[in-house]
Amino acid sequence: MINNTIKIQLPDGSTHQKPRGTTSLDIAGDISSGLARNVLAAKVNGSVMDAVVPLESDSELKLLTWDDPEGRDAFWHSSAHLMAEAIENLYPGVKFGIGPSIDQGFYYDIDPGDYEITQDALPAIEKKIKELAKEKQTFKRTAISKKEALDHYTAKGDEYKVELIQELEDGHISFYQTGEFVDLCRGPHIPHTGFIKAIKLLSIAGAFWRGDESRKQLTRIYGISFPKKKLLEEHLQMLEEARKRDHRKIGRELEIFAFSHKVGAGLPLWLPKGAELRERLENFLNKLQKEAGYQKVITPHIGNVNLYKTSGHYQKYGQDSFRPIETPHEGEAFMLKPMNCPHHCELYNTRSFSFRDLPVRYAEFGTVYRYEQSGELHGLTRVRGFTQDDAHIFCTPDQLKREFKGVIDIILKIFKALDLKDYEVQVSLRDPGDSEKYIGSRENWEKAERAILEIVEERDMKTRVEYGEAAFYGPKLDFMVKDALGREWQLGTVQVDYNLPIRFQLEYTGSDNQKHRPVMIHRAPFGSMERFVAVLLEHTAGKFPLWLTPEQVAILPISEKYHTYAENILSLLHNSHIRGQVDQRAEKIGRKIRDTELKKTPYMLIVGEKEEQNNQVSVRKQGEGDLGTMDPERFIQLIKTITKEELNV
RNA sequence: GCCGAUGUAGCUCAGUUGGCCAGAGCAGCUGAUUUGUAAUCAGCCGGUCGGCGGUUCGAAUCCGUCCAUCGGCUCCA
Repeated sequence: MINNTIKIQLPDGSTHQKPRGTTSLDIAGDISSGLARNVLAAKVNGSVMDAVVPLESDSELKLLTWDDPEGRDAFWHSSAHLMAEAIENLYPGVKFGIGPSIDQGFYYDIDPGDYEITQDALPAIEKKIKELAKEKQTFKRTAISKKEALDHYTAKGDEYKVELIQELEDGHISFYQTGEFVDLCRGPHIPHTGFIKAIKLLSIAGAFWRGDESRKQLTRIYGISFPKKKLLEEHLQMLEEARKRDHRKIGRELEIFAFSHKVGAGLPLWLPKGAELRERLENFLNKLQKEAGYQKVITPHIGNVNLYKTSGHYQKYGQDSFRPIETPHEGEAFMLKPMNCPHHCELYNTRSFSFRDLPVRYAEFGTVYRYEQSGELHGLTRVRGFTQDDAHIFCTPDQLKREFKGVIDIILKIFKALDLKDYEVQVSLRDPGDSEKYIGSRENWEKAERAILEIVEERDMKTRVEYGEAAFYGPKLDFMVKDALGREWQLGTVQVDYNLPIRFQLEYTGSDNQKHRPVMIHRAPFGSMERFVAVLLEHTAGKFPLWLTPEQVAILPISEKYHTYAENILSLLHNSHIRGQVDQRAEKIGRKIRDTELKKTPYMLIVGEKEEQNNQVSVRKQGEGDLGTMDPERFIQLIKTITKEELNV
């Protein structure tokens, strides 16, 4: 007897007996019609598929909605198809590259052929998409053989899809059709286009086919869509807010840094407030490093080209660097240093070391210069001249783990002092399939990789392990942080290096009285001071921690009569190393408060007749309001306590 | 570097199809006001309209080119 019922188990543990061939959507409908309206896709026995696929055997089912990342993926991917359909409608004969969902929305790459699709076309495309969405077109899936697929697109003259299909395995190829539009696609898709209630095409940009600079540049249109109009409004609102946190805007407003095209693109100018802020960051790190046994060194901004030939950087990056400068008579060539490690290796080579001397830790705030392509420059996050909080640790292979851990702990202390919680650690290891390309012994690599993995485990850090991302000379660990618009940046980095010790012939004498190679660790907790400050500006929206902020206290006299008293208070603050100023303008107190609030100065001391008589100050906290009056001494204690807590890491 | 867009005062922006000496708010300066928890009032200063070249009787406006910026792509020792 054929059993025509199947058992479906839902995540809540409940099981349902259903006829064979029931779809996920049917099951959703049985639970509630509301759920049926919200089901975007289904996860059946762990794999995500269309909600309209009939279930043929006992299954574990998870219904995916907007609340599930996979649900949103299907939604956005379907939106990309819909956009392509609209574009094909408006521009018959265009060819399509790939059109995936991304973190926030989707894009599609288009070869417009003879058409010219620019920003101005977006509203019309958007309008067309909305029309098509209302038709509630279904996404019709057809499994197709590789040959059929190739024939289809060859006939169409679509070289992009042909190239994609050629890389696919026969038997795993499918087409999806919405309306007249057929697209090569693995799926899954949402039940029908009517789910897409709100869509916005955000930007248009060139994008090289398959990310390859040497190949054709396609037109990429980015968009985002939602199942509810309100969600789109909220998203656009969020983007607006993010723009307000842009470090380029806040950095100018708070007078942290500036650029001048007369100085040069990508060459940041640190204004006095920015320079002082940076100095505080550097001092903080200096202190941590001193405690951790680092020694400070200083090396010049240029180095002989031969130094970089020794390190290997010249061969690899020389053509893409600032041209070397030459001495007038001898014609000796020097490079602006793109990194500090070769200099530090030469420092190491100035004497001999025994195993008892290791580890040696050389630290320097080293300013380096790298030629970045003009289109890539971006505020303080991507510049051509920047300062690394660089250090190189020379140690024995056995010391590696301990040293690595020491570095991680410094970085964690810094992140804590700056209240940076939203970061992810990326561990880059060897590609297991290609052990040939790596320098250094297998044994050492294994030791290093194991050490790194153990450390992130011990410290319980949110980690993403990337195999094959390690450099040829060693594994590494990067701290990744997102900016206001969700773009990811690398801040702190720790990198093991088996290569430079060989190239620079670094040695130490072991207990066996033999010469050995030390291992090198490159590390920079901030990464670059420029980028770090940029990310910090966006994370705090300019409201820096009290210990770091340029002006901690603004003293606001009610009128000119209290200027002397205000100045006396300021002296008290200065005696306690608290940074502040008196606002001596002939403005009303409301105006002074407003301006100070906008400058994000954390504390305001309002002083007038009452305060002077009672020898007190009236304290107001930025963003919060009046805290009442207190003795100046008590206020000073308050500031000291807070900064001490912030820095007691 | 590539695709697209943008560039008017320190900042944010107006300047209709080319047409008298280019406008506003904020900031700045000067003066008045001496103020109690998010903008006091008045006057003034400030611009080679990103640079250079061209078209035109006439260019912020049209064309070319270079520079810079923005959104992406590519790259990132």
